[in-house]
Amino acid sequence: MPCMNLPDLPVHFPAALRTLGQTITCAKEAWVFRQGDPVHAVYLVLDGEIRLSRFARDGSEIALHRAGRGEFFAEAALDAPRYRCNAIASQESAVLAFPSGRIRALLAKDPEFAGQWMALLTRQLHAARARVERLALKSAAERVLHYLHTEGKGPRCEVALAGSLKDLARELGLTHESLYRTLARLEQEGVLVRTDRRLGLA
Amino acid sequence: MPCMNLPDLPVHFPAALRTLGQTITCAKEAWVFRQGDPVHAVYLVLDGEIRLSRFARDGSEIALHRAGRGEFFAEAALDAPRYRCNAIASQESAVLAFPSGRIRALLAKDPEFAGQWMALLTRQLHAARARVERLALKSAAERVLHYLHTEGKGPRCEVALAGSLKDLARELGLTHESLYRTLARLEQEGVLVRTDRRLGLA
DNA sequence: CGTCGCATTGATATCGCTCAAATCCGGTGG
DNA sequence: CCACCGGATTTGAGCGATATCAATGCGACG
Repeated sequence: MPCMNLPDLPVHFPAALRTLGQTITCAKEAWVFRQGDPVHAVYLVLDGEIRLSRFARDGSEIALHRAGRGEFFAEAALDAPRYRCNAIASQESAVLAFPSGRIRALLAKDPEFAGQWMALLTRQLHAARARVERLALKSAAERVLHYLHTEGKGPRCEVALAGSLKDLARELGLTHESLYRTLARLEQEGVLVRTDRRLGLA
Repeated sequence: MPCMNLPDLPVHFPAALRTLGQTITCAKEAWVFRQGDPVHAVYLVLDGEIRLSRFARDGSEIALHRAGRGEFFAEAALDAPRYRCNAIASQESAVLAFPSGRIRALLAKDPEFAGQWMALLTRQLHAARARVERLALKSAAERVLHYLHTEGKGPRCEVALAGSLKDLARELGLTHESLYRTLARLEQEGVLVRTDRRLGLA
């Protein structure tokens, strides 16, 4: 069914696109697409969270990206013939699927849309590189503080936890045990404050 | 001075841009721009290699990206008022600087150029996410093998070393000692072959 | 009320980091 | 031509931080 009320979007959305999206609801841990599937759509998260991941040979899942409400994912569907990773709903989610051919056509026709799309890609590139920088840090504490500095809002660098601490641990490339211990130590040292589902600097 | 003979480019390059680039030569370890500098150009590497990095509080340098010959860097100059990282020449290099305002104008006017630019951003995003995936791997051997699988060419996943093994170690988030030992072990186990300045799977 | 998953803490193992030293190699200057 | 130098490469020893395995409490949810 066409989507009638799009949420606030990070990009200028051509009117022509507003009727193009198909809403898809996903149960928790449901697959939106799989690595190797032929590409047919670009997606926008309406609600919930979709993670893009691959599976290592040992069977462990490695998250490449997490897309939250209002974020696009699988932008590469515009260039590639097949998906190169898996898209899995971390929670029960709703996504909007836009046929990639239509998006391509609109991008070619609408310079403003194209400009917004480029800005979006640039932001994602920045976020990915910030994550690279973070993962290059050797100590768990450094990674946590880097996360707060880059992702946190306000003078306290506050971050609202979207999911569980286990999810955050995966995002930081740590085991959840290490993260728990690191958070406890930082809190004890007075560097970090934990309140409810928020983290911030002291 | 305007650049007369551009190298083979990864993007369709509007004729209007061919006279816009200013060539800049950089000595080894010279700075192209610094974090916080006001943005005025997007760059293309003609020769050599430029690394984008930030400095951690302990003074260690963390590489966000390395741009080789024929690659653009600082694409975000189109959106941001200031550079968010440092650009340093790993070797003696030559780069072409394009005024960001002009590029912006061309992107708005030339849909084909815009399309190529988006594809370029998408590729870089993929590369960055592959690196995220790699750095999330816990063991040194896994990172090396992942690097060969994602960056290597041909059936043997061969990679030509651009710089030193120390550089590769930094790229993989390892100390050079660890990398040396890991390569030696993998070679001894018959998994990896090292010839001259190339690495490949056995 | 039982179960499941998250959060937390403890004990131990292990891998990579750190410090150190030796060798190799290309370049440089006498 | 050779001595010298600096950086890359390599190997060794030991340590420490994180991973791993294990156990428990806790809250949500059926």
